[in-house]
Amino acid sequence: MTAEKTVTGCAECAGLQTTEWGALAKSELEAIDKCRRVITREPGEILFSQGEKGNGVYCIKSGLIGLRRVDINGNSVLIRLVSAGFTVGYRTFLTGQAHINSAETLTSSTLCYVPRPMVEQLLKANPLLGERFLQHFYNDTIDTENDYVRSLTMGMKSRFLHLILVFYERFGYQDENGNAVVDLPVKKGEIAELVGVRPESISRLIDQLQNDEVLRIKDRRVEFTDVDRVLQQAGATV
Amino acid sequence: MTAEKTVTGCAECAGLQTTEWGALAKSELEAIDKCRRVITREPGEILFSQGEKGNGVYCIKSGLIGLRRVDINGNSVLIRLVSAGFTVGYRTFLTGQAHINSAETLTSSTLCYVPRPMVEQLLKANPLLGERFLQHFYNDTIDTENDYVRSLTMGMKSRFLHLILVFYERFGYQDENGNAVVDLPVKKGEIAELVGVRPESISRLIDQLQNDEVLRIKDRRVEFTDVDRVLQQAGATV
DNA sequence: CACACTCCTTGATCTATGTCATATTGGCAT
DNA sequence: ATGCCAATATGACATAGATCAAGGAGTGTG
Repeated sequence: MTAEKTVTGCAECAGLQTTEWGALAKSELEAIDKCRRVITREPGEILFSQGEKGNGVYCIKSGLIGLRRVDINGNSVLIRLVSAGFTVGYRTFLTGQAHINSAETLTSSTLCYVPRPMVEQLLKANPLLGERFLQHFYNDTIDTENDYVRSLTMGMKSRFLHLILVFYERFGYQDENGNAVVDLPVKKGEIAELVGVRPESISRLIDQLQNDEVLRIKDRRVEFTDVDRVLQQAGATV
Repeated sequence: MTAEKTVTGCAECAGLQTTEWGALAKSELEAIDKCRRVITREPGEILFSQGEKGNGVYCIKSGLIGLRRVDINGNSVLIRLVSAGFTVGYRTFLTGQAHINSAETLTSSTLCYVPRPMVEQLLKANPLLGERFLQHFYNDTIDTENDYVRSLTMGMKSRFLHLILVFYERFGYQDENGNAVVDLPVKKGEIAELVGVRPESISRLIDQLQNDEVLRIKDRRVEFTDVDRVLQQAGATV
């Protein structure tokens, strides 16, 4: 007998409670298990595109997904990042409208795809699920509003540092010397997109932050020399 | 017998269909009629504040309401405008969270206030109402996302012209000479807040737009000399 | 090993917008 | 009318970021 790859059920998934599926009963999770597809994607692949009628929901097991909006002039902006333990594409279930953003993998990712009919059936059977979707939507909206306010009131430095802090919250750890560090999960160019500036500007900003000894950055490794300092500068207007 | 002021019922209100109440039955509207309070507010008055536990829903009969967010540094931004035929304060009913924005009257306004227990009762009795709230929330979110993208990709000129076009859609008309005009419903300083720039910058921008003969602006009266030109410049990146 | 490619950096310069200080204008109260 | 106040405008200057052009640096491929 050859070894068989064990497929973890939704009930055992580490991300279960942070996703909407946390609201479901064991039997409902098993129903998902039967029809979901586990898929892996390399950086740069598209999950769905702006304008498409929604299909199912993607649940991120590992990796990082970016939601992108392209405007009339072809300007493309990364609006939001979604990491493990969260779903993508759920918005089309709230009002039935088509996707307004595109979703793409930013790093190699493993996702579970839950087909639309399954989601619809669960939504009908269990009102708690709809509440969770709504709560997710609400949280996302607040995040966007916060980003919007930041984009209007704060300069590049604050917005950049805020983003770094978000990364630190999600992916940060202590290195061998006990320093707080985080490895940036995306390219500098993508960071520029998220901050809403040009890559050159991020490059120069990083220089400046190193000179001011706020951060130490080498390739994708960010080391916090003084977390309070970062927090303070991230909040400051300039 | 003295003349008595006629109070219009919700069923006869011009804004009924654009508000969430459009989903309700006649008897439900009459229930609202019995408990709602008609209130008038002068410019600058506060309907509710950031952090407050939500009370009821305000339904705008006439006037203009601004939703404002104040960040940690005291930077205050007008996030959104709400005009007649729309409700304000509904978000606290979706997830039970406190208000995240403040609402203030920007012009003299007449509103109907529907107390929280009434709204809750209706939500329980009629699922269509909840759907309408959700749809409203969805639309607002999309608007915010659009504003966010604009703030990242477009300059002050485009954002200003976009705002003017929004005003034109809602309040525009033809003057005696057949010109397309709109009277700005808010102060220039508030326009600056909405665009996310300083009042001085708006002042100078208006000068420039007049010189370039894109618009004619005198006090609060905006006259479109060439609508296509405005549309084009509003979309353009710079 | 050389080539091509993508990502990032650097330098020089340009432009949009912010800042600050000082008018101007148009109500509105005395 | 007079004076006061809020809103807006103007001028001079400072700064943040964009733009354009060039140059590494790392990585995969023939």
